[in-house]
Amino acid sequence: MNYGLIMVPPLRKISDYVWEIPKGYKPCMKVPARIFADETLLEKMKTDMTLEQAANVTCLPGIYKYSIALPDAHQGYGFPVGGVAAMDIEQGVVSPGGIGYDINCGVRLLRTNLTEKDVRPKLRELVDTIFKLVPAGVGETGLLRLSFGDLDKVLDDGVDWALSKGYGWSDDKNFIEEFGHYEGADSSKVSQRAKERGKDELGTTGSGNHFIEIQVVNKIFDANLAKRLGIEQEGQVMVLIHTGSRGLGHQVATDYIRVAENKMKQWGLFLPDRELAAMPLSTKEAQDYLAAMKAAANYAWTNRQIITHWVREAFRRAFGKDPDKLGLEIVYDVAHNIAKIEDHVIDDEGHVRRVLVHRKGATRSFPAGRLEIPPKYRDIGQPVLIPGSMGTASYVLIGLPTSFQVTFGTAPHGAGRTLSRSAAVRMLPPNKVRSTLESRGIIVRSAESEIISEEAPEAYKNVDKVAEIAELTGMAKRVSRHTPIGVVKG
DNA sequence: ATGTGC
Repeated sequence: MNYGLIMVPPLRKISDYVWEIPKGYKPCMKVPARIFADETLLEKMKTDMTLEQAANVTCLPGIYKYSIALPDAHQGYGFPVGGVAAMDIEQGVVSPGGIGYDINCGVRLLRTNLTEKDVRPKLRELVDTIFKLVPAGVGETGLLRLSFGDLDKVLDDGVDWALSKGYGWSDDKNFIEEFGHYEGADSSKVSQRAKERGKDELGTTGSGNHFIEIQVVNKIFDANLAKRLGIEQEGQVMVLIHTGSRGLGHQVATDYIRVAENKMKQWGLFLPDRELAAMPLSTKEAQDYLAAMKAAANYAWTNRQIITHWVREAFRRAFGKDPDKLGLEIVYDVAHNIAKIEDHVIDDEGHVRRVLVHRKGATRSFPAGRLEIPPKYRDIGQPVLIPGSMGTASYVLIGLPTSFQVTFGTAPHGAGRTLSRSAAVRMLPPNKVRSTLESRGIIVRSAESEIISEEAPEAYKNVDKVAEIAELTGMAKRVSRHTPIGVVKG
């Protein structure tokens, strides 16, 4: 979408990487908006509606402290992508636009015992096999055929369903946010239409920035932390899976945004942007949405679980060895489009409130000690996964205690676009993008050539800068940096 | 992001 006139809100500098839009900018603002960025990333945010949207979010009832735009923030539906907001669970609201259309879009990292030298000779075969076993592209269906009864189990139980059917290893769930099963999910709150869209899409990647990537560790920032995560050496091969809840989550979002739009007036909710459509948490509608959101989240974790199963199978075929012998374990799986109920300090006096944290294009980054973190990592903190785009680096970080003070325990989720999809298609011919990548030793398989242009490295911001700012502002500490050698896309 | 757009 092209906006003729972009309003740039007033900005107050708090520190080198922190800026504030004062609460006085709009009459409806209840708190300020905080922007975490360097001057370059901030300038980029001024070219679309990112800052205006971060300000608008503060008009939602029950919001505490400030709304947040992370270093990778860009314009989204209602909220910026890279947006965080915490609402009081009694006086506040839930806004589906603050979670996003792709509910529990997220990232899963697998480790291997293999090095780049082991994998190079088999890379083409490996990428082709993954492309065959995990279909990519809009509307693409997977290899599984589920009954509606099984689909309801996926929605209610998440990864537990997949494990009961033999898709994965019993220990896998210990390395997934919420252990792959969001408590309170209710399949009966998901529409039949959403179920029809989702029934045959488990085990597919989708399109856009979604991918399965074979990567090589190219820098280790903290050897002790890396070792604890199974990342032992430079040159080690990793697999990164980036996808979400496909058509099912999209339909859940669509359904409940409509519910909110239709009831806003009678709830007395008047907001500066209709895309902010919200439901008071005291209403049945809000509770139904949260139960459906959790079900869609379970679907997304199960999707990444089924994909993990097929990736392991692809490695088995390429290397003729059992995946457990190849060490294909899950490092961690994060949700970066989701809402969670958490306790947070909400003022300078140290008052703690139970809040609903909206994280849209934002990764939880809890520090050591929290019960939400798997036992194996509880003494070091939660792994944060920042996927790059096709051809650019990805990062593993670990949550820092200061993330609670600065961002409600949150870190960025990616690089964020710098060129619109249409601009990228105009400027970057797919064959040229592909040959540049191949000359750098990166094999790309894509369902559609236009995606190659849209997802070119040049279309994205600098992920190194995003990870660096996350560390400098106290959100999360860098552990390792990985670069791709094989990419499977939509 | 999305059986892709009022």
